[in-house]
Amino acid sequence: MAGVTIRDVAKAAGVSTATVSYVLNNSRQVSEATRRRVIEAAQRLGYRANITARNLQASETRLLGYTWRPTPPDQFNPILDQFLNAIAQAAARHEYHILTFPTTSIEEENAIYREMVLTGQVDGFVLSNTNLDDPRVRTLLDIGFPFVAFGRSNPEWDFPWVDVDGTYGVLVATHHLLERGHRRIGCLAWPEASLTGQYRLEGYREAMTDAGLTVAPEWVRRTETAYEDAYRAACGLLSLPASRRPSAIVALSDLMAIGAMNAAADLGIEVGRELAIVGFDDAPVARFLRPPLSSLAQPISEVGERLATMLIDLVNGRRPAQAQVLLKPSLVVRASSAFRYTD
Amino acid sequence: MAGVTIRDVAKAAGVSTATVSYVLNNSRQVSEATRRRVIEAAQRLGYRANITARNLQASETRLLGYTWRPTPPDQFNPILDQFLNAIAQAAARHEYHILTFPTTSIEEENAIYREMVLTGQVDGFVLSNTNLDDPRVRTLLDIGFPFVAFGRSNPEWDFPWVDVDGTYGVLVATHHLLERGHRRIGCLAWPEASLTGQYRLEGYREAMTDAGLTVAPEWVRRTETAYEDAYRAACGLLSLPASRRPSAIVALSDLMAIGAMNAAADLGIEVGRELAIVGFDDAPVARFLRPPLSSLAQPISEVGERLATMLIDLVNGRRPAQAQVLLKPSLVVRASSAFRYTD
DNA sequence: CACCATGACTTAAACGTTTAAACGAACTAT
DNA sequence: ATAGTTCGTTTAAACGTTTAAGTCATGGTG
Repeated sequence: MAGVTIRDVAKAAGVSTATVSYVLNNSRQVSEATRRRVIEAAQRLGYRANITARNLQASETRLLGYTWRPTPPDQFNPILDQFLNAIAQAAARHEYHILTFPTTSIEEENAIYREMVLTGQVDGFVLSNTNLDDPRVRTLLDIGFPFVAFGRSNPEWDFPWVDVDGTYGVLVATHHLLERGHRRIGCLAWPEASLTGQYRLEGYREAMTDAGLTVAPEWVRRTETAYEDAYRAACGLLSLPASRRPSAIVALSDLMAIGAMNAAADLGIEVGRELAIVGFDDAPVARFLRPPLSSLAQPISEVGERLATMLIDLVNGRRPAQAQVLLKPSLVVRASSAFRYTD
Repeated sequence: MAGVTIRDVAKAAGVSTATVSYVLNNSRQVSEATRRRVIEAAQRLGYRANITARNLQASETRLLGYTWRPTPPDQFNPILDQFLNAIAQAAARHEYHILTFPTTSIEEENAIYREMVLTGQVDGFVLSNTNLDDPRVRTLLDIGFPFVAFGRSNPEWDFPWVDVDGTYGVLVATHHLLERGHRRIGCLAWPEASLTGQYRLEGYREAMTDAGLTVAPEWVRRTETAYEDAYRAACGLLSLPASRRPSAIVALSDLMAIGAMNAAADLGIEVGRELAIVGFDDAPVARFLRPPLSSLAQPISEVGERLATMLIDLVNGRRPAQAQVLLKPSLVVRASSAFRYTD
C-alpha cells in the first residue's frame, strides 16, 4: 500500500539503506550533512518503516494477546471497556498493540495460545478471570512464554499477576455495614470453586469475626453469578424468620446485588431503609439504580496499566519491579447502604 | 521462540524449502511419497509457519484495526463486548485478527489511521460511531484504504457500511405506544448534529404523523447523552401541565431512558402505570430495572459479522455482495410500556 | 614515516516465508 | 529418433528491514 521503502529513501538521499536506517533509528554516528539529507528525503517521500519487515528482522511482533470469554447476554461485563482501554493505552506508550480474540471455553483458549505462540503471532499474553489451577496459566508456565494475569491462581505457582484485594474490599464493606448498626448480615457468594469468590467471602467472615459475631450458615448463600440465581438466593435470605433475617446483604457482584434489590422489592422490603445492600465492581449502572447501589470500585485502569507494563518488561527480558501486585478496591457508599439501621 | 523453521523441516525431510512450502500450502503437485515425508517431518518437529515472515512476503498483516473511544465513566457501552466478539469471531474464520486501540478524539483517531496505513500495521479498518461528514471516513476514502463502518455518514459518499435502522426502530416503538392508547408522546432526542439521532427522531415524527397527531415542539427535548442531562430533560417533559404532559416517552438510548425513569420516580409518577418509557439499545441491564425497561434491541452480532466479512472481501479485492446494509432492530416490550393507557 | 585509531559510510547477510523460473527425467506424440 | 509435454523438484529472488563486518579516507601518535 504505502509503497515507499527504505531503498527509495536511500536512493533519493544518495546513500545506502544502512545509513538511512542508522539515521532514522539514531543507532550510529552519522555526519550532520548526511543526516540532514536522509531526513529531508524521508520526509519528502513520506517514508515510514514497514512494521512487518522490522518485526521479522527483530523476531518480535509488538503485539500482546488478550482473550476474554464473551459475557452471556443476560449478564454484563462492567469492566471490559475500561480494562481494554487501560492495557491498550499503556501498551501504545511502548509501541505495542493489543490483539483481542474472544473464545468460548478455557480449552479453546488454551489451544489458541499454543497456536499463537508457535506461529509467533504475539509476544505475550494478558489473561483475565483466572481461577484456581487455571490451565492457561499452567500451559504458559510450562512452555515458558511471557504472560501476566489479572487475578491469582495456584499460590504455589510463581507467575506475575495483578489482582484486586477482594478480601479487603468485602471486609471494608462489611465493616461499613456493621458500623451503620447492622448485626445480621447476609452474603451472596459464589460456588466454592471460584477463587475470587473465596477471597471475597473471606473478607466477610473476617469482618464478622472481628466484630465478635458468629455467621449463621444460612446467611451465606452460594449461587451462580446469573441474575435469576442471585434473585432466588436473596429471596431465600429474606424469607428467614424476622429474628434471623439479615438486615444487610453483601453481594459479590453488582449483578447479584441487583438480583437482591429486586427480590427485596418484590417481597415488599424497602432497600435503603429496612435493608442495606452492597455490591462489587461498581458497574456504571450502580449510580442509576433506585436506590443507588453502594459498591466496591475496582481500580481497573491501574490494573490494566500495571499489567501492560509488566508484560512489556517481561517480553523484553527484564524482570518487572513487582511481579505480584494486590490493589485495594474502594467502597463507594450510596443510598442502598448509607442509612443507619436500628433493630 | 518457536524456533523450528521451514529449513529445519526441509532438511529433516531431505527436500528443499520450496517443496515443504508447496506441500504445506497445497499449492502445487507433489508426489505422494515426498508429501508424506514432509508432513511427517513437519509434525515430528512441531513446525508452524511463522506468521510475520509469511505476512512480509505476502505484504499483508491479516490484522483488522478497530478503534473505539472509551466510554466516560458515568455512561456505559452496552455493545462493545458483543460487537468486538462478533467481528473477532467472524474475522477468525478467515484467519484475520482484530487489533484494538482506543483513542480519545476523532482527530487522534485520524492521525493514528494515517500512521497505521503508512506503516502497514493493518489491512483494513472497522469504524464505529460514525457521524455526518465523519472525518475518518473522509480520510480513508481519500487515501483509498479498505474500511467498513458501523453507521452511516454523508449520503453522498459511497462507502461500505452496516447500520441499524433507527427510523424504523423508533417508528415501531412509537406505534407500539400509540397502540397502547397513548396520544401525548414525548421524545428524548440528541443534539441536531447527531446523524443517528436524526434518523431515530424521524421515526418518532413519522409515527406521530401517521397517526394523525401533531407533535408539540415542547415534546421533543434535545439533550446530550449523559444521564444527568437526560434526567433534567425528562423533568422538563413531566412538569408540563397535565393536558400537555406526555403519558409516554421514547428515549433514544437506554441511559436516557433510565434518566427518564428516575425523573418520573422522583416526581412521584409511576412508570408502567401512569407513564410508559421505551429505550434504545436493549442494554443488558434493561431487564433488571424496575419496572423492566422496554427497548429496541440492535442485532449487534449480525452487524459485526457482516462488517467483518465485508471488510475481508474488500481487503482481498473482492466487492462485497452488499455494500450498504440496513438492519432492523427489534422491539422488546417489557413492563415499562406493556400496560394499556387511558386518559 | 609507518602504524593505528577513528569516523563515515557501504556491503551483504539475516530474519522465515512464498513463488517464479529453471531444471532434469520420464513420457507422449509425431 | 526427435521434439514437445508433463511431472516433480530445486534454485534463487523477493518481501523491507536491521546490523555485523568490511572498506576507505583522514588524522594523530611514537
